[in-house]
Amino acid sequence: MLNERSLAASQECGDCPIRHRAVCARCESDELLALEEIKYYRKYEAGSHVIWSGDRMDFVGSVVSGIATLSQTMEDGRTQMVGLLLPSDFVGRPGRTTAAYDVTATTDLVMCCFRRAPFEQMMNRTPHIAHRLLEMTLDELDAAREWMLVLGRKTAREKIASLLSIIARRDASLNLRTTDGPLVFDLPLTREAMADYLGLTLETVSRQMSALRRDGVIQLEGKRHVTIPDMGLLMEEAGDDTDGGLLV
Amino acid sequence: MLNERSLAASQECGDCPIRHRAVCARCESDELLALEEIKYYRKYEAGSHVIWSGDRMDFVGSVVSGIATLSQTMEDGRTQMVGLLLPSDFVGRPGRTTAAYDVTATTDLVMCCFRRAPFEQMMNRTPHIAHRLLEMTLDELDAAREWMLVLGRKTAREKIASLLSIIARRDASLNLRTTDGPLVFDLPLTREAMADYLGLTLETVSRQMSALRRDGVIQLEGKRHVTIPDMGLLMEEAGDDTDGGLLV
DNA sequence: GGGTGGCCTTGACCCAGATCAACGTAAGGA
DNA sequence: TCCTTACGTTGATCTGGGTCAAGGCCACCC
Repeated sequence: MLNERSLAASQECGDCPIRHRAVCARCESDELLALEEIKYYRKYEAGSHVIWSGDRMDFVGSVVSGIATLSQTMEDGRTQMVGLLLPSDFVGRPGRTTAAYDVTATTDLVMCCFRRAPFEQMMNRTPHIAHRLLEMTLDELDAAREWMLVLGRKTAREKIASLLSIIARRDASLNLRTTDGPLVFDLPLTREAMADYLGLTLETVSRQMSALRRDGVIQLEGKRHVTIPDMGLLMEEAGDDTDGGLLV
Repeated sequence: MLNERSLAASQECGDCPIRHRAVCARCESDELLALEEIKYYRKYEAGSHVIWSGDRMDFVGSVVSGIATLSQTMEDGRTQMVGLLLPSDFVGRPGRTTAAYDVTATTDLVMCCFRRAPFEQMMNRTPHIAHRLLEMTLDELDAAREWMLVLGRKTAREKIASLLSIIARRDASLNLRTTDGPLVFDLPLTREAMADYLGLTLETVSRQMSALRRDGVIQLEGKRHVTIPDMGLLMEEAGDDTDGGLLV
């Protein structure tokens, strides 16, 4: 968890950990100064809700550290996660006053927020921001479409393998590791959250995790600590091309 | 089908049928003139492929008339449609040289194409284009996420009802009809294409269409001509909030 | 210590939708 | 005219994953 000191220390854009990947990645130093005028940090505890679908939303922002989920719920309670927000990901939509999804912190979370109106004005004046936001949105659209294939056509086992490989790759890219050799990471999601992401029940998630462990595709220490001995094997289980490089 | 004459007639952006909704919607007349310099029309026959995933793609463009699908295929042949392209929708991604999806014309199709490099340069000079593209991409991202809920959590019957309601609403908005009173339209998709969109088999699609007809939710003349006597009822079958207005 | 609650696993059973198969209907085309 | 081919419907049967239920593990608190 970030303490007050490290929170204060990251107030300067210059040494912000997501400086090179977030919506501000292309900004010049004068543009960063302008952004610093309208930005503020905000912390959320693990399990708390950042915003509810339908609520008025008068800020947008970037995830600085921690993980959040984006999800939709039907009246009868069925829920589907539609996005996983990792550090540098953007939350909110310029021009929209109402949240379209539930945003929940699954770990302790720090967000770099901008009040919506000033941010929109700044976006109109600053092509570097608008351009980077377009690029990030196109990437998210690709990710959403890749996920549609997972949801629509993959088996439970393939779904689990797909999720694990995505988390493993994102983790590796965030920590600048390569994908050859064993990968080790902690699952940031409960079995229930995994089920919500995959369109499964938590029981099926649990069963398939056990099956992948039994078959040597993954190793588990406790419930969350995962080792992938052979990334190629995992990708095969996911039904993906094995040629996959380091997708960022 | 467009004949040569109507194709020629739509060469002028001024009276283009998608003028107010496409990527050029915000352009001033001088910007349109610049676009006309680099644009060209292209026709595809129903059933033909506009581009294959992985192919080099040196144009981007807008659907002028007709309908195309965006889909992904796994090695073993399972396919999932990830987008439905209607008139005014944009195809291709600036900055990307290789197609990420298969694009197929399901009806006769006319596209307004731009060579990629000049379009990208123009986008960098013309905030009106970049801004409109961002807006359209954000809309597509919302649509993709709404579809993730359909794929992950809805029953076969709800999936069919969801697809019908989306097509009915888009058709109504394109032809400027209201959603009260019965809606009538022609399905632009085969049962197999519907199955690919919904993550079902074509047999299940056929059975559920028959069931919805039996239960009076829809009326069918032939296999493609659909009448929705009560849009509210259809939305209820889709599992959506019934408050739904005219979503564009 | 023992209780409590969150998270996870495993088993038994069931059902929605997949699979396999047969048949219908309509539009070409020779 | 009949043959072929694409598209759609319907029936019979099978099965992957859902549902219901019991119990384990562990952290935390009284």
